[in-house]
Amino acid sequence: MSLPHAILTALLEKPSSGLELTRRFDKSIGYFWSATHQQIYRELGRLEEKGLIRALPAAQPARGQKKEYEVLPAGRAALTEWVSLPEDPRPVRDPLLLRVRAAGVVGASGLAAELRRHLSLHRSQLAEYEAIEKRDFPATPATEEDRLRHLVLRGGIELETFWIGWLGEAVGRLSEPERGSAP
Amino acid sequence: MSLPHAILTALLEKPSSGLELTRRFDKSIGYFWSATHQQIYRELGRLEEKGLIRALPAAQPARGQKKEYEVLPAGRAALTEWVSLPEDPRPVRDPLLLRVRAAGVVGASGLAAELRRHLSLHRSQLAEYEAIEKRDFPATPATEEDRLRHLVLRGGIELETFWIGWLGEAVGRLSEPERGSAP
DNA sequence: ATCAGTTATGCAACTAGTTGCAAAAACTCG
DNA sequence: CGAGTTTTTGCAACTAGTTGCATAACTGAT
Repeated sequence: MSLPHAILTALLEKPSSGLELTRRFDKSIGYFWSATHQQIYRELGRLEEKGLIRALPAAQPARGQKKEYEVLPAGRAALTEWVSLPEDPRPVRDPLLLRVRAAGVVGASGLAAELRRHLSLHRSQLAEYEAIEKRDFPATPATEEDRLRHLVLRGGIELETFWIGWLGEAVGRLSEPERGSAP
Repeated sequence: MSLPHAILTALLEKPSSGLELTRRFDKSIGYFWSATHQQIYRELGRLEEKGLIRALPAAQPARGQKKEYEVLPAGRAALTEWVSLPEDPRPVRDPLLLRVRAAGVVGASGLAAELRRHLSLHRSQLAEYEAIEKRDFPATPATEEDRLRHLVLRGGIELETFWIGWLGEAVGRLSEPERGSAP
């Protein structure tokens, strides 16, 4: 139930066409709420139908012709309400942790390599976030909006740091020798 | 694509009926791959059809009558293969981070309370994990399986620790006064 | 002009997960 | 026994996300 809100947020930050939104979902907002262009177009249609956004009146709409959307007051209101709505954290569902557990019953052959691959992916992601932090967030951020965006980025950074730490631990453990049989 | 593998893992650890599996998915395996009973029954059906598991021959199957499943060699093979298959980490999709970002554009009223609520949920979860760690994992684990299970639990612990840290940071920032207007 | 490539929108079909409910079997207690 | 509760399995309909492809408009080269 968050995609519409992600789109409303993105459109409030800057009115855009579907494709522009898609590109922005490949970075920035997309770092913590990813979506494909099909999802975005479908949702734009729904939001327009519900009267939360509207297409800027340019030409009569035709397929293949660019359409820019902006948020209507009702859309802003809906987003405002959602921000403080109680909603429990969703249960964790992580394939990698599951695979390590499965390795406990069927053996860990080949898993270490996969963990190392993930480790390096997370390192790149962390580096990317840190570059953004350095570029966009100077020592004392000016606006409340900047402070909150920085906070979200910190979340990304700390999450990647968690993965890097855990994966390092895991790779180490997997290469440990078996215990208990030798003197 | 991980639910079938979660079920195979659980069944290898101990052959079970659908309901027993459901209960085990409320803890243990479910801590990092949650599933409802309907998902589980449906998937058990599919796995049986594909010849990866079978119902222990007890009585003729009838609705409402308990059915125990065990993993067949083909099922074990499928799981073994999956464990080391390359599969990229899925993109992050977290509603809470999104809400903080949205708060940047529509204002953060009420958000701090929700963050505090999440903070306390994560603290409970962490306490639960730590109790399990103390209970189930003594200083030097005996088997490889134990070591891997402990590793997974460590993942849960560190993930909760990340959330607690970040949420603490966030709650602090949200209660900071506005800057830049007073001398 | 027209053809190729890029930009932009969108449909259709699929997989995964959620919600609400039904219904058979087994248990239980007067 | 049998009426009511619990256990256990399951269907149906829905929401969310993914994959593959179609199609229109624009852009620039020949």
